Amino acid sequence: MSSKFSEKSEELYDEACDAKHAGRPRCPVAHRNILQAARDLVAEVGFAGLTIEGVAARAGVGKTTIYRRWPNKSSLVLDAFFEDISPPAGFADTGNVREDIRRQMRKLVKELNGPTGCKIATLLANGQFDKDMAEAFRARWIEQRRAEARDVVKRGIAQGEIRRDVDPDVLVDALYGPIYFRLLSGHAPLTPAFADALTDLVLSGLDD
Amino acid sequence: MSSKFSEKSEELYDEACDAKHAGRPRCPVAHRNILQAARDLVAEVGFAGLTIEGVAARAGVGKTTIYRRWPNKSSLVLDAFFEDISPPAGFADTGNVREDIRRQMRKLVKELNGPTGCKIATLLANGQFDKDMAEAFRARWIEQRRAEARDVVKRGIAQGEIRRDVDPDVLVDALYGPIYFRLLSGHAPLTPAFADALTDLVLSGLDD
Amino acid sequence: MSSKFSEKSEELYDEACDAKHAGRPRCPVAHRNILQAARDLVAEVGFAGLTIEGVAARAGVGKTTIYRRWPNKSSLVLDAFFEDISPPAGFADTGNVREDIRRQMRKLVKELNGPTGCKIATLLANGQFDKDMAEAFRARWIEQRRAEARDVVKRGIAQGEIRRDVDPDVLVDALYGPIYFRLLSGHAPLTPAFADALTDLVLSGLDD
Amino acid sequence: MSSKFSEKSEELYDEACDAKHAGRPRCPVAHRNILQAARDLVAEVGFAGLTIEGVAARAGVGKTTIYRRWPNKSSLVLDAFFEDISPPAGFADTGNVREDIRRQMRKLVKELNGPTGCKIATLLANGQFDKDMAEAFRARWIEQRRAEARDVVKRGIAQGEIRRDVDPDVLVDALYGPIYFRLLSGHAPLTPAFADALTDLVLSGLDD
DNA sequence: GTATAAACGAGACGGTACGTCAGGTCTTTCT
DNA sequence: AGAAAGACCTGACGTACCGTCTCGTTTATAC
Repeated sequence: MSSKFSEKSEELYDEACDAKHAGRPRCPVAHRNILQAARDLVAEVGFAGLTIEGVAARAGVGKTTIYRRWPNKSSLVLDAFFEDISPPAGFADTGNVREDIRRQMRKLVKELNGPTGCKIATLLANGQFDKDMAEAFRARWIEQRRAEARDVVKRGIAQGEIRRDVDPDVLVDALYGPIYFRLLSGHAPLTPAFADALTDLVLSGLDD
Repeated sequence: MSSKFSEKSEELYDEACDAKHAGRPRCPVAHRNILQAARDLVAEVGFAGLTIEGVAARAGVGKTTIYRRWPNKSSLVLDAFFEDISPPAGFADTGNVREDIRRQMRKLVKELNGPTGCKIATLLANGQFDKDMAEAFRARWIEQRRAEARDVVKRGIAQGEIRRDVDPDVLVDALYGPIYFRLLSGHAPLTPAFADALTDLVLSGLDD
Repeated sequence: MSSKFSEKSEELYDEACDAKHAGRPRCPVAHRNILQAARDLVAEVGFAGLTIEGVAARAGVGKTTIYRRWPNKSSLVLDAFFEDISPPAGFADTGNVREDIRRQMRKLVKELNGPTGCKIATLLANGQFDKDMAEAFRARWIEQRRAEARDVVKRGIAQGEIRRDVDPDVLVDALYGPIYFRLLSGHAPLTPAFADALTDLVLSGLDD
Repeated sequence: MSSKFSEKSEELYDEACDAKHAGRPRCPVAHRNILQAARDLVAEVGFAGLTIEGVAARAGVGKTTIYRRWPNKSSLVLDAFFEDISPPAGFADTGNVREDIRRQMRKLVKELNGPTGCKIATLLANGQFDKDMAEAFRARWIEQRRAEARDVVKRGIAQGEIRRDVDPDVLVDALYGPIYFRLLSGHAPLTPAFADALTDLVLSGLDD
């Protein structure tokens, strides 16, 4: 990844710490305070309403301290978001791949219906205006979950539960895409029933 | 629709014209110039980089003239976008619903791969920050296309090409969702091959 | 004069007013308030301690309003200073040129011993760091007074009170220079006695 | 002298060296490098444009090393200036005091026309904003030269070349003041001809 | 015709936030 | 314990736009 964003939010600081720098090390408390302030402010005023000055003031920190660590608002918010987003929860392994997928889809819908969904929508949206943001979001959110799902699909193929000629990437998109689409477009609600209906449809096809 | 956006870009002006106002009528040339300038500038500097002052300057118009007609940047850009976006192109009617869908999917992918795709992604993204914008986008883009697609699906059900118990809304999302997801996320390209594979998958299911 | 400073402090505003500008005219109250605030703040915190933000805040005015009218701190302070500095007080005309000069020298020393002296020293000092400032100061303070003095000297020559071969410019410098030098350097006080002694010395020479 | 400036630039360092301090002694190379860097930078970007950070960077030295030795920018620059300013060159002693003065005036004008003049003007100007700076400048530049000149004048009086009732201080100011005034004000050039004319005028008076 | 009314372009207004810079202090590691 | 490095907080910089507000002008209807 050649993004300007750190793979994990801790890294920026660790990097600075591990190296045998001369000079005063970056203050880890400031780091935490900034991220917390960013999180709070996004919750209060939204991403668009968030300002670096506001974050600095709330964190009790100079603006330069923020600019020294993050190149822009997006990257800061990204780190702030991911610090309290749970890691990919993992598929169950019931032996029945279709059942595993069904459960995972319900779980995803449930998660995206809460505050996480709001954050994800915001990040995805901001990715349209910021290439690095988009790249970081893909690496830290989308790809991790897709990889997992792809593995399950492959297991399903190996076990004969899924047709041999199905492209796992396409299948994963067929399952996830409609959910994210509803999340962003809002033309219809993200219900468990939708998750089930969608899973059934994709897994069973349209034939009688 | 209770949006602050006009359904058609002309309306605001017509409204002002039809009424037997005293006073100077709004200048239709200014209207056109503003929309054109907005379009040009979005193309040049992107939505985020677009400013009302820039539009006014490029259109040879005072800022007030813009603020008199649109309440904010989003609504202006929305009107500007939709003025040169083609109406829903329409499904073919070959008699074979599955074939009609397949063709339509390819057409959509092709359209979204060009400048229209960029605009749609931008609008969808901005919808996350502006409720009215989102509502207007749903009404003027998404719903029009979904309605059409739903009709075709219903035709398919009536003709026995599609299972009776399929929810048309879910099916439409299963088809469209993955495409918009790739458009926004960019984790994989929008190729005709993807359109075909996706259509096949959704229409035929995963069983052997 | 090709300086960026106005010859008289009023001019900037008058210019804007007199001309058949389109657009909202500059607010004369703001103009006054800014200059007053600048004057007050220089008195309170000194030139070095004065900030544009401070002036804006005290004047109840946006920073841009100041930047729209003055290119920098120096030029603002210059205008502020000159608004309450008396015009060159004028030489007496007793018929005796030497007496006229003697009186004028005393008057100058007296003036430079008060707050005006402090301002003049500041302006002269800032001229070292700002070419335009220096130019404006020469035009609005020094040259006006030198011109007057030169005329008196010429009168003295015409009346035979002063040697025919004296260069008026040199004579004027010989009179004024030492006073400004003491003002700036502070190595000795600016007393009326000094004014008299200096005048006598320069006018009468060193011979017995 | 109660100034915060050292009388001679070496002293601060010598102090630290001579004393039987514990700890690492101050590096003399750093001292020289800092002064050299300050000198270079003043020449390149002027006093106003000079920054402590810039000096530190150019000298290859930490900012703290500078702050440990000089309390502020002015005092550093003062030391830097005086390190390469020649000591008062001294009056000639031709037996004729008036001739000695004439030669000295020409020499001064010549010196002040070069880079030294620029430095002197800067120091004098900064003295307006910094009392200690002014005091140090008076002690290290002005008074040294005035003392010398006063002695010559006294010699002139003793030899009967100069009127007995002339105040040497006033006479010295009458000679030097106009030169420094032109240096600072810039209303007229500092030419040898001016030096001669001024000397003649002051020494001979205005009478026929 | 002459009011009256509204839109026009221009541009000044008070603000907010930007991202940068330098100040002077503090804290680390190395010598 | 001093030196170099570099992070810290502070506060001002000058700029860009925001959305509002005069201006004087133009272009319509209404009296």
